[in-house]
Amino acid sequence: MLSSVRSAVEAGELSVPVPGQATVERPKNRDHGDWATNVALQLAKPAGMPPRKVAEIIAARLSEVPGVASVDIAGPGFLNITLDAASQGALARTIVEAGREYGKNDAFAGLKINLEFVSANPTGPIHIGGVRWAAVGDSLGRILRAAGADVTTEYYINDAGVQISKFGASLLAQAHGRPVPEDGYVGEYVADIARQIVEAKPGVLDLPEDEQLEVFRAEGLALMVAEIQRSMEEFGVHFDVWFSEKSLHDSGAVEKAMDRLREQGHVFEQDGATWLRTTDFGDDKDRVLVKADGETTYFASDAAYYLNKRDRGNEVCVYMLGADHHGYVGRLKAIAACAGDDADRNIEVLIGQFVKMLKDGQEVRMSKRAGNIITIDDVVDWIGVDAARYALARSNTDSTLTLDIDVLTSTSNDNPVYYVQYAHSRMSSVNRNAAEMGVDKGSAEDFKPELLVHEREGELLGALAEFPAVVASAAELREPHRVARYLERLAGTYHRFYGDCRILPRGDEETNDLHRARLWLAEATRTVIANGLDLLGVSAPERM
RNA sequence: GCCCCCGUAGCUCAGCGGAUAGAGCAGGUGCCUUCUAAGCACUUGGUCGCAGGUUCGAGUCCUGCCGGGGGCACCA
Repeated sequence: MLSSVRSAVEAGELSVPVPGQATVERPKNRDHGDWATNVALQLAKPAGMPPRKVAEIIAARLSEVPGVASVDIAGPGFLNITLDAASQGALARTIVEAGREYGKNDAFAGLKINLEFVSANPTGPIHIGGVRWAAVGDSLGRILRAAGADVTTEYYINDAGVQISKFGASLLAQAHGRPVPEDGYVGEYVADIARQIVEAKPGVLDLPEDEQLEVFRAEGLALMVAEIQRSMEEFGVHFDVWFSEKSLHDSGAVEKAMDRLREQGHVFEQDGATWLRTTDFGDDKDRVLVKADGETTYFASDAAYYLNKRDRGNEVCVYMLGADHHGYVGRLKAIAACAGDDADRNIEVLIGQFVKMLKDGQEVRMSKRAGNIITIDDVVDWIGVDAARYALARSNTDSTLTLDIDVLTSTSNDNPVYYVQYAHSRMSSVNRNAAEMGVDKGSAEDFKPELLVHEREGELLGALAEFPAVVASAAELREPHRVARYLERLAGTYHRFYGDCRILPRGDEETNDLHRARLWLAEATRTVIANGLDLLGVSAPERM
């Protein structure tokens, strides 16, 4: 497209600098061709010519390009490009031959990215808010890998703070049947874990009180982490690294991190505490690293953790946090800047809004005390992993998401995941029937793409062509929901194709080239749907 | 008071400055003797919160206001 602009410029027909890039996109309306571009509109002003005049010049060049059937000028100066059937249809072969690779790109080739998400405190099961990040974060990891990045997914275990001690004390109280301490943890799971500890360590209640507390703290932590790991794996979410906050203290990494920040000149003492001057880099107030009582803060761990990630060679450190952590963005960015890093490139903080639950038309206010906490396991029990992941990953995390428990638990058919999976399983069924009938799509040499001239076939080919761009933009914008929305569009296009275009021969009908060409097209579609669902961590069933 | 996110159909949500604003669910009407009806076709439903501005062009960008959510610790 740009080369057409360039040749027009070189021929002296246009006097404008050739733009570095131009948008060519699939028009919403099929009447506007297979592809459309607005370059003429953008070049009109610099060229000092009416947009339609510019469009005419580019159109003349563009229509000479091989594979282009026609170029029409529409509206104020849009160029609507129509491809000939053969070059458009050839995409089916490209996709089938690429298989699992179709859709991948190398936009982030060689880039080492650390992706931290969920990281919920190991003092209770993962609740609905964490589930959203589990689905979106895991999917983002898959998408970034598809874009060529070297991704490490990571869960930060907050096992050093006072909340773990409180958790241990709560377990101990529970084991003795005593009332839970102030600000302690309550709920059935606390009793469960306390019971497990007593069973595993029969003599524990006979130990001195302080030793008992230590056992319940350590064992409770281990059991809770194991529980979270099990939930995550069952949810299809894999973390490459489970990183212990405590290890940063034990290894002296926290001390070292503060030394490094001090060398950079951003550490100061005031009122008996040690501070990091984060306000130098846009934070709204300076942050305490070491309190006046000598205790290091959680913020100090954050700094050490960030530097640890960078020391492991991560070029980009992505943090996926809930809306309640939005105040952290400034200070996390400031840590990077204080360490001499590029806060715009080396650290990225994605803030996701909450998930709101509805029951009987009323918002459910979750409270651990009331025991109405909704966990990841609950959601999976209700609708299964596929439907849960899909429902959580198909919308933008900038918006609060409302899930109706009554809908989730009763009818599950309203989840669009089934619409997408059904397209895949329908094609799988066609494949089974074809095999049974002895019908084969034939060799690549015998594939006749020029036969795919039906309107539905054209729409389907157009949709398939979009996939790589969708994956690339989802990776670049860190927005997995784009893949889900694309799959819904593709599945719809496939279902309409399926309704209007018979794929296999009927009855005694002889297998012809069109049957075979359609098998190529359908197999290409099945491939893209499978690849897309995989990016979301959702299965592509052969039967439903 | 300051900061971040959101406000689009009855509900849940898409819409990276482009053409007539879309999907699913819900409502209505048709379509299974031949590849899966978890599907397809048609249909009802909109002052894109309000008001200005930028632009050839604004749901999309800017400003203000209204409404909702979240955050502003020597807590973790």
